[in-house]
Amino acid sequence: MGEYISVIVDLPVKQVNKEFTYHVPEEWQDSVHLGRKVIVPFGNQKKDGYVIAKKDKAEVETKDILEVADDIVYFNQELLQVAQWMAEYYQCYLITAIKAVIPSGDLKIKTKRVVELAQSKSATKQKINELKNRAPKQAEVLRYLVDHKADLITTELANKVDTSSGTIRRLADRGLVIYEKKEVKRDPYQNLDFDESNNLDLTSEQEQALNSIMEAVNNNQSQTFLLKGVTGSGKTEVYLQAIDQVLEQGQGAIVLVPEISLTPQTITRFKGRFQEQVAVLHSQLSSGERFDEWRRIKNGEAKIVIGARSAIFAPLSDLGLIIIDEEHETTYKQDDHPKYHAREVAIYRAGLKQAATVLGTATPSLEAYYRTQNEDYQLLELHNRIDDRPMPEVEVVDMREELNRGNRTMFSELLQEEITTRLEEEEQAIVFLNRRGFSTFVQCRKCGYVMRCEDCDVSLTYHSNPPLLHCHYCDHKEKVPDNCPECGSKYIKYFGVGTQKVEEQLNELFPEANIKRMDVDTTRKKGAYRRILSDFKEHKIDILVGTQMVAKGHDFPNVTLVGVVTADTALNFPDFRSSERTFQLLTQVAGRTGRGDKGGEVVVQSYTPEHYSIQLAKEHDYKSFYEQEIASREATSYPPFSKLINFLVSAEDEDKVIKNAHKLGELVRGKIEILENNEIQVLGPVQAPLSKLQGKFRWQLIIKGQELDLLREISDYAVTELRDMSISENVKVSVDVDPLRML
DNA sequence: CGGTATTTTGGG
DNA sequence: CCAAAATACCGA
Repeated sequence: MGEYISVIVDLPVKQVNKEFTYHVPEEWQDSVHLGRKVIVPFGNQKKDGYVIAKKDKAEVETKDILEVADDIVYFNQELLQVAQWMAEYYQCYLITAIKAVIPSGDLKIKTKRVVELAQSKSATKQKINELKNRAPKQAEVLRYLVDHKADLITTELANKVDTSSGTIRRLADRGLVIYEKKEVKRDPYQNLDFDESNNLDLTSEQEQALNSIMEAVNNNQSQTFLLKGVTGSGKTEVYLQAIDQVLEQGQGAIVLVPEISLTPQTITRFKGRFQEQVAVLHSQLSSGERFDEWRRIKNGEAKIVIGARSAIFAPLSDLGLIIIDEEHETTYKQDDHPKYHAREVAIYRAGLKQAATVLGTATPSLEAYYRTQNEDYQLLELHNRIDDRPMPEVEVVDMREELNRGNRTMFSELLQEEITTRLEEEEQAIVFLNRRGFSTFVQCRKCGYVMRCEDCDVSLTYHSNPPLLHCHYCDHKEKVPDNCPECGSKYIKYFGVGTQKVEEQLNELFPEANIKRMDVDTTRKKGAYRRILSDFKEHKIDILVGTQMVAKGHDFPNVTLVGVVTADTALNFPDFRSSERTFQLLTQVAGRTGRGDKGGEVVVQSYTPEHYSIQLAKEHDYKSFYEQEIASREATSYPPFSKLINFLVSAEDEDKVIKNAHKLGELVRGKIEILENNEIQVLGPVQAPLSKLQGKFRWQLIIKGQELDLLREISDYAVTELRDMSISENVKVSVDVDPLRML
């Protein structure tokens, strides 16, 4: 068996998106199998390829493979199936899906040279006596090696016995010691200490949830659970104890968390409970570190994987449980191809292995909660916070009234009062605003001209330190002009509020308070993020101002106030999910307070306080929010009542983009007509909400329908046809199945 | 993608 | 009519 192999060639092109058969010369037939990387002749070039099957005979004339690329087994049957599923579901080439599944970057095993005794200890002891007088240093080195089970590199050993590497070299020449290459694993957390922790007592709700999950695990059912628990209700403890039991059965678990929650705090919690059985995978690791963690998982040293989105592809051999924390987070959707959603991949993979999946969140995505209603998922609820702490009191302030009463600042009277009280009581506050920078746009008061990014067509944000205009989409920076580029007037004014301005104004209002800002700008440096959080925890900071970053997952018992400067920012996005986003964000931010025994309060400022996502977030009423929102989705037949595919057409030439977008629309509509389907809707083509990004113009087209298979057929047809047309050269058409953000 | 075979174009 | 340039095709 196995003279021939099926290979997927590393060339992301439609015509090459299929299996190619190669012959394997005798000498490699044992080592070349599924998941190996080979170098093959392709056309008149050499290409990398991945083996996806072995076969006895070839239906076509074959060539020999040229080489075996390395000795890494990149994937097994299970992960290949995951890749194949992704390629089909998300409409990408198999090679693209495979490359998302396997580790990338510099895959080198790191070694160090260690010195070992060449002979037995007793033989060496004799030599020590012989050498003692003639070469005392050499004798000392040998003595050290006899006494210690040393695993030292040459220079370290030399230092230990206070000599130079020459001494050791001489010993090697005499054949008394040997150098050996020894593999080392790069451990990103080797300098951190983890206090061991044990299982905590569970509340009866936690107990029930755990039991349900374990029942599925024990029966090898690929059940998906939605663990809906308010912030601070102890979801993590349920995860930990479920994993504990999964381990006892000899199985492994994957825990996905949003990148932003992958803080030392989270890792400590898991490492504290399971020590070196935990592998961590995230984007901050070097490719070498990631590769070593990947290998620890693959060879069974680590049975628990905690990581961001792509950790769903961890090569665990016996997967029993997948946990997706903060299930509603949009970071679980990959931005580039394959544009997969980790939740969907997880459920597919769990299905292959009869593993259970737990989706944890305080604010389920509409899709997930909907699936509990038709009993696709099983709902597990934690209604109470640990120690029965009450939910924080939320006050919504109508900023229009504030203005009517003559308050022209960005802080309502209530928020100012509350902050004052906190400072007096020596408690802490978080002030949240979903925009960084100082002012969100810069405008000429005479002609109304707004400063925009030349490459992205979005307004530039003014940052005060240093005073520059930033584009938040392409990172372009420029100086603030003295005169309006349009009319030449010098009446340039800054509008809109960003975190820098909030920080500045708070400093003016509360000069005695220690105020810090946490956003992308202040956490760019390595370790800055952790420092700010630990300073805040130790109360070296009274008020923490920040973006999204302050909203996620942290636990600060002394924070008794959260202020939301404007709740409307997300609400005004042109996206059918804007209400959902707003509700989730407000609930998450509110959850940062009232985690200690002093209770907590939230002040939400808004210009549309009557909006249901704000009102129901105030009431902590997810159920009502869900009912209202799901009704609106049903009325407009948006997901979960339909499926969407979004096409993004982009190019540097605006005319071309428009022409192609319209052509795409024609092709799509034509195909729908041929299919005689009157249910599928075509939205667009229209200019994309971000109409120009990094120098490329963008148009989009959405198709909406019940049957994803039909939508894919249409998409496949239209994209293929368009690509074959000469008008589409230098034009990119990107297909997004189940798009999350329509920007 | 990158080469090679095939077709188109336009200058003299 | 020819050769350069644009285009189509193919890979095991």
